Amino acid sequence: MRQLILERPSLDEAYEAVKKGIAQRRMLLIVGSCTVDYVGRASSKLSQGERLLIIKPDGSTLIHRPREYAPVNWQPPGSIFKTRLDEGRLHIRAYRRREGEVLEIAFDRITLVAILHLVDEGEFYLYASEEDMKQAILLEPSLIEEGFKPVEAEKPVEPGFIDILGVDREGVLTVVEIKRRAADRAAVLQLKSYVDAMRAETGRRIRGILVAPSLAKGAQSLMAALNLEFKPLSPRRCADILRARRGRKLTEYLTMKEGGETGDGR
Amino acid sequence: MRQLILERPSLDEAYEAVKKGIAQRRMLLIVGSCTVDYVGRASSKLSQGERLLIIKPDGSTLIHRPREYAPVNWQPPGSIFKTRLDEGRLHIRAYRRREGEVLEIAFDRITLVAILHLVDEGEFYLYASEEDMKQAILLEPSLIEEGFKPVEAEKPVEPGFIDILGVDREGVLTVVEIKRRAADRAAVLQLKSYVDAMRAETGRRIRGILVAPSLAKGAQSLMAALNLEFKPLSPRRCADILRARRGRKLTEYLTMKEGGETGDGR
DNA sequence: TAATAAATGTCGTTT
DNA sequence: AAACGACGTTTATTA
Repeated sequence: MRQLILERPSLDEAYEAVKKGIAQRRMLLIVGSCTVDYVGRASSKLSQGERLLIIKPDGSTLIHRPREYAPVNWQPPGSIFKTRLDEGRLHIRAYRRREGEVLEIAFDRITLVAILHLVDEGEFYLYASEEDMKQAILLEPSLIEEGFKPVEAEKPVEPGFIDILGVDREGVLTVVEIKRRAADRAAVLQLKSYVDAMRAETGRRIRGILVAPSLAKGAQSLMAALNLEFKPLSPRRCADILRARRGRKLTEYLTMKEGGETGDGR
Repeated sequence: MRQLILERPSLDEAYEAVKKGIAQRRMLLIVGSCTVDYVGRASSKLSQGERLLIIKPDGSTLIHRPREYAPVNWQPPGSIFKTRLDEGRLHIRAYRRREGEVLEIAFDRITLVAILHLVDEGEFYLYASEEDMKQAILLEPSLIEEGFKPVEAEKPVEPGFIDILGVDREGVLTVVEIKRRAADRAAVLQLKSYVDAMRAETGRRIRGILVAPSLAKGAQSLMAALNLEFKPLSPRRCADILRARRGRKLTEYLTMKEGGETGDGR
């Protein structure tokens, strides 16, 4: 059966369907009036109200109220479930053993149960990530400034990993920290700690450049105080550059195959 | 009508129901085979597959695959919707004008439409937050160390806000930074910047104490290098202390009312 | 409106 | 298993 829909089921009917749906690792939607209790890294209590409970085949559990982006309560994947009927309520418990976290939902009225068998092998592509920005800079280092030459990406230093370490046109070691959105104080402190680490490692003067679409106000004064530099660059522009570059690469590849030639395509 | 369920509707039927549901600001569940395109802060493409689309009355939009906690695509509250039938597909577009973000879902087959009228005025309480930890320390400063005295909470300094500024038993100004989970390098850098700011402001020696349930490995070496101190404290313990303290306060209050007395209840 | 930091953040990646 | 940092992070708070 691909799909089972129960409208306004009795709690007994819902109980049977939910138990079966979980056992068969289906996706469950349960709509009704419930309370929710959570104990784990924190604790929470949610009093009576009508919500949507989603249980996914991988054990992810979400309780959505009729507002807001985020679920009010949840469990990440890997939960184990136990359902029971008790005192006129259907209890569904989602437990994560490793984390010792318990989420319990108690329904006193259910208006919809849907047991779904969703098949989804679709591929998901995301463009304009911080990684894309890094790749674009590595392909086209002049995005930082004329004469900039990358030396190493993801260079490990004591405080973490330097996005791009390079040298400027005068040979000065330069630490580049990339952010895909407006850089805040935390980003500035991150860059500062990398610059300090490189200075300690080399004993030489180090430039620090923060690359981001913009710089938060409070971050500007910190940048000045710490003698760091800002280079505006948007993730969108980087994605465009990557697309163009990769398109060209593809063209070169096809030309090469057809014409048997090598070179940069000029 | 409290609830409308359509099983395996035609796209035409689904279209009419969805249009009406959005206009009436209901919560919508749409299950079917779709593609998803997003353009905004980044861009994404998701090829054909079966998913659950949730549209909430506040404009929140979520596309859930049959796995993972997080929606694969979404819009936060405030989206504006446009639905259309085109080339045998039902297109639903969620648009956020301010951010210039567009999410478009195109269904070629729909197996379930649910139009729900959820009433949820329940109250949500969360315990053991970082705020709870701060309150517990303010009520019981010895949680930091014997003789510690808070002077100011949320003190603004150049790099941000100091969780708790106090003095130790010897009168040395002490910056306390609180984290509800294992403190990482970012937390150490945050504390460091506050300590530096206070030192610049006062010209005196400043102690810096990081309060958290634990300290990440790399954070430990950073702490040592920066001459900062760590005090283990769990959010759970703080929540317990708050509960006990507030319980006592309540008892005092009731005793006072009944007995007409004042004092600390001893 | 902008900025700042928390979050039961989650998630991927790497050690 | 722990650590580290990105995320279309979202959300609340506050200037």
